Amino acid sequence: MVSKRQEELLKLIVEDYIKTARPVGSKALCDIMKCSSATIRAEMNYLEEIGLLEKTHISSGRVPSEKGYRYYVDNIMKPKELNGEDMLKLQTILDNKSLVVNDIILKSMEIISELTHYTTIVLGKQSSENLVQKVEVIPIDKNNMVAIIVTDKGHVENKSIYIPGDIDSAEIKQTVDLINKLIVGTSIDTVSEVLEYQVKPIIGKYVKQHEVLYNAFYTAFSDFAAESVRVSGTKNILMQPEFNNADRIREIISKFEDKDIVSSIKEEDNGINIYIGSENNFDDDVTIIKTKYTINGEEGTIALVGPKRMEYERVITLLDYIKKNIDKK
Amino acid sequence: MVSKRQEELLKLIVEDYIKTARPVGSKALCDIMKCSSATIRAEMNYLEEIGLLEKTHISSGRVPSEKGYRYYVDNIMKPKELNGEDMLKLQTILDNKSLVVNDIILKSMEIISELTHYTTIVLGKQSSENLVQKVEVIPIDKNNMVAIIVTDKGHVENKSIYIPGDIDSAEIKQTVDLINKLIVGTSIDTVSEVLEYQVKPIIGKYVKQHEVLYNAFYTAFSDFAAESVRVSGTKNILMQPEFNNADRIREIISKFEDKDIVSSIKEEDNGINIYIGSENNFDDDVTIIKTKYTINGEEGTIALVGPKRMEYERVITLLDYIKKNIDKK
DNA sequence: TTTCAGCACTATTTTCATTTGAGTGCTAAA
DNA sequence: TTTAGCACTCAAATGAAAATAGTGCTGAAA
Repeated sequence: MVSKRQEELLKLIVEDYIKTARPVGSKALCDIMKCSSATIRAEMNYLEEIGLLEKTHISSGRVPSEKGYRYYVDNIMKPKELNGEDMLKLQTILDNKSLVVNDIILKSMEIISELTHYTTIVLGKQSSENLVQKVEVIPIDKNNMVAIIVTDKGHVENKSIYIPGDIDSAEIKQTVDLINKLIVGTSIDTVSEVLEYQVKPIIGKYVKQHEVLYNAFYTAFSDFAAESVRVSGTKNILMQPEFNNADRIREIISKFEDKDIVSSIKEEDNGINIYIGSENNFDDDVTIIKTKYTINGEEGTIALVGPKRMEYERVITLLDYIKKNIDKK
Repeated sequence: MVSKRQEELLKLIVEDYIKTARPVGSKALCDIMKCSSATIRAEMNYLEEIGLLEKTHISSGRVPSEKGYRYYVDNIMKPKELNGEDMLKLQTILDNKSLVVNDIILKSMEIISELTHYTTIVLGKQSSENLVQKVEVIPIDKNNMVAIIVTDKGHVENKSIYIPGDIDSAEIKQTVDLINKLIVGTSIDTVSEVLEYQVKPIIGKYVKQHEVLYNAFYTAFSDFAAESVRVSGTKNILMQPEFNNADRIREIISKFEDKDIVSSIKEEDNGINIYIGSENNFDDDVTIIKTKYTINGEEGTIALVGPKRMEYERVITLLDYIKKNIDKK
């Protein structure tokens, strides 16, 4: 069991360490705890025994362990009000009418990255909820055209098509009409099947250039499913003292530049979730706080990557604020 | 004046330093130069006097100075053939039919970044050569629609428009028709004027929602002019031994993350240009090799950022190869 | 005149020992 | 249960010494 006083002590140590990044010694807390350093040491000893604190070496001050942070996050920390300054900066982005939703998310996360000095990640993906609304082809010259696909949620994808030899515009029109007839109303991720089993056989018979046309539409539709990965403020997390050595920085940068690694931090859970150190699969020295968003048939994850001694209270408040604002839209 | 032998010596020193990143001592070159270290030292001394070599401290080996690299690049280095392996890797990207030109450039540069361990940058911009080919609006629901703009070069830009209150589809059609009539054939960078002085006055009179509509199109057109900035393989340049300290790495990363700084490495000259150390405005410790490309009415810059002891011969060959292949398309 | 062996010299890097400082654990008394 | 006091420990800073890798210069040989 953890007594009230021990909890208070843990809170002080965690918060002090978050601020200073230096192991916390017993003397430093005498004033606040209103007792001698020896007493504090005894309590620290206990907290270490049950795994909430650690020493960096035998005679050093204490540092929260992963379990310690976890305890802090689960039992001690209280949600805070968003501070006025942070709110103001975010609100100017969130209110900006001329930005697409997607850009609003991106910009907000950039701001958060600056405010907190952590790195932010936005993973976006067109969800299967998108239904094809309209397919269109616009001729450019005698060998080129642009295919445009619009979904019912207002997402647009386009693809240039190069047709060797002359384009037979009647055939193109025929194909597009067919696609419109068969595919409009289909969800984005079933399109490829419809395209292959219904469209392909028909145009295979009647359309000379069916090979090229089919491929163009096929890739245009698959681009819709593509995931977007945006990392911003990599430099910020590197300013943290825990990353004070060249090799460690290189490692972290490499991870941020690896699309597969970054994509894998996708969140499934709907709340705001915290993964401390080894709890995340990214890096044992960081904490990742993430949450899912769904808007306009597009779903994704926003995440903050910082040192384990993250300003948990503030960050959660910030992320929560953004999430609520996105969900409102 | 620089004698034949001195030039040979400079070449050896530059190339050795490029490979090892260690100051080159006189002994190391005896075998190749077929003379004693004392003789080499005398020559080195001369090369230092005329500013082509430097010492890192009084008793160290020699390192090429900026002027030394410049001399090497201008007078000594010979263009090389592309090596088979490099060519193969690039060719598979360049031949890939399913990629848009833009992606081909991006992918090629990613490959080059990996091959060379330098960082690559692609700056793209829609050029004013693009003429508006077609403007279209696709309705989504009663408050939303998507505006799509296509240029004669096949570039597409789209923008969601939210109209508070009910959309009067007749009015929208009227507006779009007007825009099509007045703007098709105009170049991208004169569009905003036409929009303001010709379109705005007319729709201001007849269209209820003219404010929102005008703004939507206005931003859609200005998005066309937006520059794209892509940096890839930041981690690669950080592996170079010259960036072996945390603060230096942070500085470099910060520069790569700063859009304004990166944009400013835009190239005007049509050839392949080399900016060594203080010759570039990016960072005194790096060399930037860049070249302009123009394709399909889109122009941009591709650039390689590496340490001053760059593998000049190889890099120039690689960049030249890419440039020729892009220009062919 | 050019080359070069030999030597004195020098700055960096590495190693090792010493000191300093911050903090701990334990104990015995309040 | 608390705490003053003390012995102890490790990391970090400081400093001295040795090892290393080079240089510049000189005077003799080619």
